[in-house]
Amino acid sequence: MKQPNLFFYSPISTPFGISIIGWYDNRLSAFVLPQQSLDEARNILNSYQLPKHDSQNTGSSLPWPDLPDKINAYFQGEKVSFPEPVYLEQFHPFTRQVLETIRTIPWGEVMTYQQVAHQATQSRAYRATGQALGRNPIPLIIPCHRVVAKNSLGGFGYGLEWKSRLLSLEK
DNA sequence: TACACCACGCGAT
DNA sequence: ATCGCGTGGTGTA
Repeated sequence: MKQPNLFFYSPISTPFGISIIGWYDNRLSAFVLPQQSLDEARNILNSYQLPKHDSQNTGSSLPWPDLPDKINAYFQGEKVSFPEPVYLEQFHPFTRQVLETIRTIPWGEVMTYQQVAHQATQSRAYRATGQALGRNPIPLIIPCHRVVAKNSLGGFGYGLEWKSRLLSLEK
């Protein structure tokens, strides 16, 4: 009899609203940027491509007790890094490769989609790279906002206002 | 398979 | 500024 695969999540409050941290197999697996209500945040969580799980639970204590504080510090403009382990195994290798690659972009720096494509897969798949970033279930912690187009901001799943807000926090 | 989609980049208007 | 096309991974059927 196999153990059920449990997905946990925990809402946290931030200066900008309600966020959700999700984890699976003791690794960080989802993050929802601040929303007005818990319902909105949960809807976004469920729109993510999450690891295959048997049940979704809340109320369990976070494996990283200081993470909410770090997130709040980030929103206050502090230079914070997020080395917590992540779970991305529900994605194809290309997508994982792209997401792992951009994890290494330091606070305050940016790369273009083209640069990410080249570094991640030695290819010109910068369009596919954009697609992969659009699937990022752990924004902020996996800093997809630090990837911009060569001559513009590029896109962002939560809207470009969010992207520029995050980037200006890092100036 | 085949086909459509896409958070890009580039060169030609 | 805008258009068209190359580009390559993914989702869907």
